[in-house]
Amino acid sequence: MAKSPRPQKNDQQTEDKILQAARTVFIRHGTAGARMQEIAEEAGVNQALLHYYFRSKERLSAAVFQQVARQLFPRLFQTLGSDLPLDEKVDLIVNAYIDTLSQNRFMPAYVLSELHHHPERAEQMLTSGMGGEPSRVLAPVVAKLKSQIDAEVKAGRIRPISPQELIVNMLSLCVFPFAARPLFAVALGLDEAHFSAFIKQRRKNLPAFIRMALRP
Amino acid sequence: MAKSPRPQKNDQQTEDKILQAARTVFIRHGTAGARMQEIAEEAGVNQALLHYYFRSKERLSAAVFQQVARQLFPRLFQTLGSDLPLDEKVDLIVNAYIDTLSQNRFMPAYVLSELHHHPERAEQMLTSGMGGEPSRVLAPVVAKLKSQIDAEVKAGRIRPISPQELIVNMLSLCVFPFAARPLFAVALGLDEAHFSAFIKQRRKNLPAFIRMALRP
DNA sequence: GTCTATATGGCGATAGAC
DNA sequence: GTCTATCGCCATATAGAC
Repeated sequence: MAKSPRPQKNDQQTEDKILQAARTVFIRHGTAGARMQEIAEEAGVNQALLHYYFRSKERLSAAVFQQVARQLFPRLFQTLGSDLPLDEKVDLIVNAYIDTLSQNRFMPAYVLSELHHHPERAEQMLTSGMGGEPSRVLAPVVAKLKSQIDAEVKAGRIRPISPQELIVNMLSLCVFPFAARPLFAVALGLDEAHFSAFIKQRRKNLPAFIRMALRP
Repeated sequence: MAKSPRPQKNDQQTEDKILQAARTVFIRHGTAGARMQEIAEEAGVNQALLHYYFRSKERLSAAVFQQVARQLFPRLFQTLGSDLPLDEKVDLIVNAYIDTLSQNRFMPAYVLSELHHHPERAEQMLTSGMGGEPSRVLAPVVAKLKSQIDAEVKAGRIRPISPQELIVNMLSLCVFPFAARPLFAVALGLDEAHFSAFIKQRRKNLPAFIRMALRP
């Protein structure tokens, strides 16, 4: 038997198609602003099918958010908690985020907006995909980072900084330009192409900027 | 005559009350998620009155956005374009933004979300309150900043950096922690009080972080 | 200027044929 | 599993009394 011949013709395939369409539309209009009808059209199916697979708009939006979150965060924690040298971590994270966000420009604004209106999802996000409570997930990462920072400080290679502050600063510098893209685009007079160039430049400069800030 | 005795009892006062209520509700739920009914209750008036003063939800939301934008940006450009020394500008801007956003925690997520869904408002925002096209408003600010950076570089006090990059980095570091507050709160295990403490610490550290990054 | 009552449309969701 | 047709609600917006 190749591919379960008859009992269900599509199922998974259709579900994926809907989830992808929902992702596009939710990110474009925000959860509250999105319309089930538009998602159906985007997926090339009927609106009733959305409810057949996901029961309600609420559940569909939760599925989309989870998918997006899984794309953004597990890698980050994995990298931060790894045994790589500190400055290598910075390079990796900057590059990974700028890559991902370059291809998904509207994700940051969507995620931030979702977290603002559904703060409980921050928790789900950090727990799902990894086990246990959010603090349990992050604590070892922070601890690892702290020991690395302490070692570098002792060796006189960087100045003291709390791991929390370092994480927040790195993410701020990586994510915010995408989240505020419409603002910067207009303010700095950047069209599509110029913004891409600006980001390309930024991928080069940002690790240096952070490394410079950490010098003793 | 004290206060125009009869012809219009409230008018401006009522309009302000509605605008304030709308601001609260729009920021809380986002424009699409907000309900005119809730705004009316928050303002302590009837729903019909909202339409009497603002005609439509669309117009009301535009008024709210403009009010919020005027609170955030003119000061920024004024400070950036002024004759103050570079590092003093950094201090001023960091402190001003952290102060404002501490008292209006949800503004960043609201503004970013609005700009995402109504990019045309970025333009209105930068033009209204000051004259002319957006690029005309920002060009002199960038030019001024550039000349200051050049002078500091020549004097050997900082390393080269484009004015755009400096602006983006400063704003990222100031604004993003508030925009992503629900995320950081959960991830770093910060409740209300701890987050305030974190921000207070940040106000002290951020100017130093930026100054350090700029050293030659 | 402010209220109550109501019109109108749109949206999420379901029923039921195929 | 997928479609068409439709229900019922809720939100914006207006009419009209006071």
